[in-house]
Amino acid sequence: MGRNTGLPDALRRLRITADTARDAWPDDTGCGVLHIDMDAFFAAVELRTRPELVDKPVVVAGGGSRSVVLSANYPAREFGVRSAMPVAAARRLCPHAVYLPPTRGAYSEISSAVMAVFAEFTPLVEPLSLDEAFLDVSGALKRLRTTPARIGAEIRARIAAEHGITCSVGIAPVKFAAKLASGMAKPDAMVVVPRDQVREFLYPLPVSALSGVGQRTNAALERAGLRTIADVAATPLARLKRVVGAAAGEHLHALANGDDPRPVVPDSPDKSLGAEQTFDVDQGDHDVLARELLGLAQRVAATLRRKELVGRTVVVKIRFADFTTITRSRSLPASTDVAHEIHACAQTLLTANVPPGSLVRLLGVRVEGLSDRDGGQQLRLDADEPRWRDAELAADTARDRFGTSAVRPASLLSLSPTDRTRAGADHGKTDTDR
DNA sequence: TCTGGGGTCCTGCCCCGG
DNA sequence: TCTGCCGGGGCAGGACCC
Repeated sequence: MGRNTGLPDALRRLRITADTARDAWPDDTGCGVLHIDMDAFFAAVELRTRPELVDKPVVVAGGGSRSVVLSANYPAREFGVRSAMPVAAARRLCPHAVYLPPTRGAYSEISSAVMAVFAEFTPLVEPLSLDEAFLDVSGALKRLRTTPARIGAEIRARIAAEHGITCSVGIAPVKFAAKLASGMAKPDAMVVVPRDQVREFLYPLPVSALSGVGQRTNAALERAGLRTIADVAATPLARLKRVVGAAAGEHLHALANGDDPRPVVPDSPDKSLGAEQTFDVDQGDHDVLARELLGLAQRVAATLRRKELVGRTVVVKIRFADFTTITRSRSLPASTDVAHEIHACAQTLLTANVPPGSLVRLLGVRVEGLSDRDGGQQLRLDADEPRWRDAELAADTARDRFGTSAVRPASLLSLSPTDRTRAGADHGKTDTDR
């Protein structure tokens, strides 16, 4: 159970496919928010170049022993394969599926092209990930002399024709309902939630359909006897706050009543930026850990420089072999985008928190407190910083020209391939239609 | 079943300074 | 000078989302 619950039979009339007659479309007056979600995005992109596999189960996953499923097409899902499932489990459920490695770069490229289509209809496009976005079309209706549902249908047709993939669209007066609707539309359809039917739409759904309700909150609500959104809507706010906490209580109470004041916001600035790596085999060797940490710091710093950002707080994430996870952070005297500085700080935190003999499963480096490089940089007295930065900028240029492996610190050259799991640059996120 | 990697937001604790 | 209170910032970690 979760955000992607099926469309209840009673609400079938809200669904629009390519075959639905216009006069049978639900009333979309006042439904200014569209949520558009690509269907099984990574798998769909792969199938563009492998059309012979379209009707077969196809799973996109990294090759490491600890990889998870990034995307599974609908034939694979019939066998129970889902995004984020360990590949070993997927292979047990569906051994005859075709397992494809992710294609570096392809998903970002198609994603940008799809987002560009959205932008032709409205400037208010809020991407949530590579494969989904909110659109606010309420201001564009007059100019385009159309309706939200017609915009949804046109976008769906164009993406299918121009990019060879399908998407699902949710249309509602508020974000939360639009997102639920797109999940119910899957695959390859639209669902409209008319303005006067939002509560009727929400009330029968399980509480897990509410955004912000995961395993823990679900259990807490269950203990309090709250199972459906109607239950939450009918619960006095004060009681709900006692059950799930003040902020969450406020949030869930509003959503359950169909109230979602969040506007569609394009271009919200990054708050933090990081990289992490799970080892194929748990590591206890501090030299190996130190080299991995340097590689992560390099990746983070390069991304900071590419985005012209600097960050002030360095966070190290350590997951031990028993899966207990700690984070340790420290703020720098001044913001930076220099790997050398990020690494030095991260190494101090690592050394202090990984006792000799302990085995590490995952290492991560994150930088928080981001600001624009031009605006946020404090005056530095450290004369070494520009030299390190210049060297790293030169390495960025070389990598741009000759590929990502063209320049690496000498200490990373001795890393054996088994030390590093590199499933491709695009595998940061699994498909969202889980 | 055996659990990736990228993020955001919230809460609670502690310390410090006014 | 000492003490108590309070607010803000740093830090750690949990929960969640995609």
